[in-house]
Amino acid sequence: MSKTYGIAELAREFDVTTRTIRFYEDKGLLAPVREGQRRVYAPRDRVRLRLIMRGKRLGFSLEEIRQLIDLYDVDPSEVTQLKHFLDKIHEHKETLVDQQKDIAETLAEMERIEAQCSSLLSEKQKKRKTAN
Amino acid sequence: MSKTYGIAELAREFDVTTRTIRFYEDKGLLAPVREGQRRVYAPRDRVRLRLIMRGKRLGFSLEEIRQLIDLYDVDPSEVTQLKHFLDKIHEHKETLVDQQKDIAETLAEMERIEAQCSSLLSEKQKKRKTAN
DNA sequence: GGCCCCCTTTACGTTTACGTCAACGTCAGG
DNA sequence: CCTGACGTTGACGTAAACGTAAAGGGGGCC
Repeated sequence: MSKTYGIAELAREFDVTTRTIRFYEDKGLLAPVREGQRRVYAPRDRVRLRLIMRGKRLGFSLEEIRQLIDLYDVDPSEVTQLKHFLDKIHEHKETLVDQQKDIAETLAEMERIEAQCSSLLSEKQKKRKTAN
Repeated sequence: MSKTYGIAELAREFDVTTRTIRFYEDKGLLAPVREGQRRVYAPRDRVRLRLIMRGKRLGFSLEEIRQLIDLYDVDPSEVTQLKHFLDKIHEHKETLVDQQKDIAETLAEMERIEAQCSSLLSEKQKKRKTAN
């Protein structure tokens, strides 16, 4: 019997509200087991939630995230599904690589501006010293 | 006299609607010169728009993007501003590095699943051959 | 003059991703 | 038995990022 989680427990761990978790369920991103009325989350739900948060940090919509998460649950017996699945993976890989490029560019700019700015700052401090 | 752009021109170039461009102006992300009523965009506005699009691809909100873009126009004469500016840069650099990590992780998973899936697929195709 | 294309502002509509509140059940501790 | 923590559904609210439609001005060209 592997561990289970309550909704508030997960909410605390991932720093979201329970409302948010229920919302994700509404949107088909999570499907916890019920124990009477209460939602009971298995480790796989926790993994999913982690994937959701990562997707969000990368700027994907919940719908996109849902599609991606569903890829993890593809039935490996259907060849057509497998092919379609591979296509999806390729697609997503491309956007990720594009993002990497965007980030690299932005970081490069940041460094450039930063250097420029630091040198400006140290110059000013030199002048202040001289003035003293 | 450097080149200028009309709103529709930029809209086409960046594949957004003119509504979107005006919206960005409303939000303080762009500030084109007016020629009578008409908006006239300078090269710097075009650069800004490019930065906006990149920010969006990385999942930043327009407000975050605005703050970042404003960094490019900091007055380099005020030392306190320069320091604050450097802080902002550091902050943003951190989130970018975090994103890089997220992307790397996701890409690694994709590769893993992809490999697993491809081998499954080729196995099935072998079997089909044997069956023929 | 008529048509087309470009531009403008104003204003209401839409989607996404939740927040917030109401109204209620359940169970443990004091 | 009461309180407090935790849970539920349902409904309405809201902020962001635009879309869309209305209503109009101005210029070019055939």
